[in-house]
Amino acid sequence: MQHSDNANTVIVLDFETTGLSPTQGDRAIEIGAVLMENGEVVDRFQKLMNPGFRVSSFIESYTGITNNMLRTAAPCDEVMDQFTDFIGDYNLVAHNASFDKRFLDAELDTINRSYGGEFACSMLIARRLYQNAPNHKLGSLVAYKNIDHDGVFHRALADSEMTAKLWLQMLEDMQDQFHIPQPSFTLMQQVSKKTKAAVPTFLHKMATT
DNA sequence: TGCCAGGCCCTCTTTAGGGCCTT
Repeated sequence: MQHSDNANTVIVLDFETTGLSPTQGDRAIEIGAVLMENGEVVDRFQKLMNPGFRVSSFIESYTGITNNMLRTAAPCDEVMDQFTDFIGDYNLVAHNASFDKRFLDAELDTINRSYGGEFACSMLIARRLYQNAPNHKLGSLVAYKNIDHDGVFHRALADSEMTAKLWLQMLEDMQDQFHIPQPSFTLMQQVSKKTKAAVPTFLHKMATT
């Protein structure tokens, strides 16, 4: 199961953080993730974590995560150690994955742990698949594709659940619209790296070979 | 914590600039 190329087994994750850049001192304050197998969420992970300093009022209002909530949370190192066990070597999906990968790598560097999976970015794939969407923010794509949600945004587990549903929707559209029987994780990664103009030709080739 | 990133992608491009995404 580890290093699987099966797009049907992935960890979809989302971080809430103190800001935009770990190189500027920002830390994770919440991690949420779902383990998906064959289109079903079979496991979940959600924990707040204490970054060791107060978060800004902007972050408090943006996420709804307050300094009071973080005061009693376990430190980042402890939570990220548990999370590393959760993700194992599964492949990983996130919306704007470069952001979440930077924080995952930074947090794991501090505890000398690593992971064996690769990232795929739902935003880059959606930009190519849904070129008529008004924009490619997670919330906009959820509305655009009429994906069910509970109205919670900018919390780690809620966003990872929505990203997981978007991922499944993209797999489905890959099958229905582009006639690719069983899109692999690697194929999804390949799509995210093609230019928009090259995607239709690439998918046509994948469908007919 | 400190006072703001980084990578993708388009275009009136490549001797560059700016919008989109993530918190």
